[in-house]
Amino acid sequence: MSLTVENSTTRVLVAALTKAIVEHRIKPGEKLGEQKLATQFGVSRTLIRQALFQLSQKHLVLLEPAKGACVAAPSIEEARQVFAVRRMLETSMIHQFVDQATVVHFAALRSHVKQERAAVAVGDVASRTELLGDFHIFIAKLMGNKVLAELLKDLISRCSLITLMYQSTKAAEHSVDEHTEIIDALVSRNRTVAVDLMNKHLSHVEAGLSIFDDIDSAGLDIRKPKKN
Amino acid sequence: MSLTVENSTTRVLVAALTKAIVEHRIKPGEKLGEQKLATQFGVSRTLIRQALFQLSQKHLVLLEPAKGACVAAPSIEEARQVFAVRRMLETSMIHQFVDQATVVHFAALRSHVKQERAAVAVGDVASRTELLGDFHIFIAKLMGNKVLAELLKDLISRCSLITLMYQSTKAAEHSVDEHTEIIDALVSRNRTVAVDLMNKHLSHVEAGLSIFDDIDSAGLDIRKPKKN
DNA sequence: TGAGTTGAAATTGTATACAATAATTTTTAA
DNA sequence: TTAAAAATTATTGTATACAATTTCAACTCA
Repeated sequence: MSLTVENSTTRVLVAALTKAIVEHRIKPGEKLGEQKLATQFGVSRTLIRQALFQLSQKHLVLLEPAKGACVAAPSIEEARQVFAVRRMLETSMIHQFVDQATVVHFAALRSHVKQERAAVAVGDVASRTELLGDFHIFIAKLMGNKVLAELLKDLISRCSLITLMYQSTKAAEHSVDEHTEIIDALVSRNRTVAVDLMNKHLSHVEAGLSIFDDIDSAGLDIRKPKKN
Repeated sequence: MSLTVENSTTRVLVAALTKAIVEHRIKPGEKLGEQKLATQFGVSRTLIRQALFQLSQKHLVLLEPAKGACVAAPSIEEARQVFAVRRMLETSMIHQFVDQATVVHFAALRSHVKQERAAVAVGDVASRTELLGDFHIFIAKLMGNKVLAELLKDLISRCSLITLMYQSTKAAEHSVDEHTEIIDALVSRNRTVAVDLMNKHLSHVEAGLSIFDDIDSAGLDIRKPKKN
């Protein structure tokens, strides 16, 4: 089974590896030898190195000098810090968005949530995780702040590994419901409630991961994801 | 005049180029040919390419596919968005830090501000800009959130170009004073004042740049930095 | 047995060579 | 003289070759 690729740009490699990592086909902690990947993808090590570097910037792989790359195994502590930052950013974001949002925005957000619900129903874990994250990025974009949107994208992708590993379908469903509630609060221009809901929402997502606190501390957990 | 370097790792190249860009020895918009840099630094294009890619991640150079690299010319609009994000992050940060901070932290912060004042007095624009930024990163570190600290570092370095180009010594002095005021508010555990001061401080720094609003919109401004 | 050492194999780091693409200049025709 | 086209030059993209480092295993000696 060769993973040969039609358009051999680095971007394609990054996408392919991201997918493989995120779909858990390559496990956290696993070594990513350059030559091995190069032959698998049918490209030179040059491109693989570029891709691995980009993935390390996305915190999906750990790149140690003279040691090579391996799939990142983010600790719960790191996830907690990321969520702390997200709370800082996103509560402020909602706080401001309550005033800026228009009916067009509301429609777009509702349409997005509809997609989320469909993905959750189908049971496609990878795309549902993506869509659930996109909701937050979407709001940032609606606010017209590209820097914020990019940043949020990074933060969210950074924890996609953990989220994908440990988020149950039930938790995903809960997220969709909470997204809906947030939109409702926005529509009724209730700033206090909207901010509070976003805060709680992020806490819930984070709480769904904290279960594994003690076990996972080594940061190299190989267990299968929660049964969906 | 050769820019030969003793230890030819990518990190050194990034540092050297960052310094050159940030010190305005290479102007915004200027082309960065790979071969030219390679011979200048006495290394191969391979390393130069790596360095340029990393610099593009730091938003210090713009990397266009098949076109090459040039020094970034961040627009005021971009700077404004970065400052909006910083306000979101840093007001929350201070809000929380008021409770967590210890006397040890206060001492460390005061010591840092002392360094800032010295750098401003000496008139070293590059290192004063670095120190002024480090104040904010320092607080993030004191809070024990590495993710936040890293993020803030990126955001701050992202605008270092603009800051360096357009921040006057007077504005720098003002920043040092405001840092002091923020510490004072922290020491007296006055959360409202501390958050407000941080907010105002960021606004002041941003305002110092907005002067060039209309003129700079093209994003390829070649004017000399403000006289210091 | 087992800790330390040496040497071979594998892997990463760097340089160079070649291919593809963009920029520039020259040529040609209206 | 100008504009379009073609050829030339320069620059970026990719692959490969070589150097340096690490890893791992076999071996030595207490």
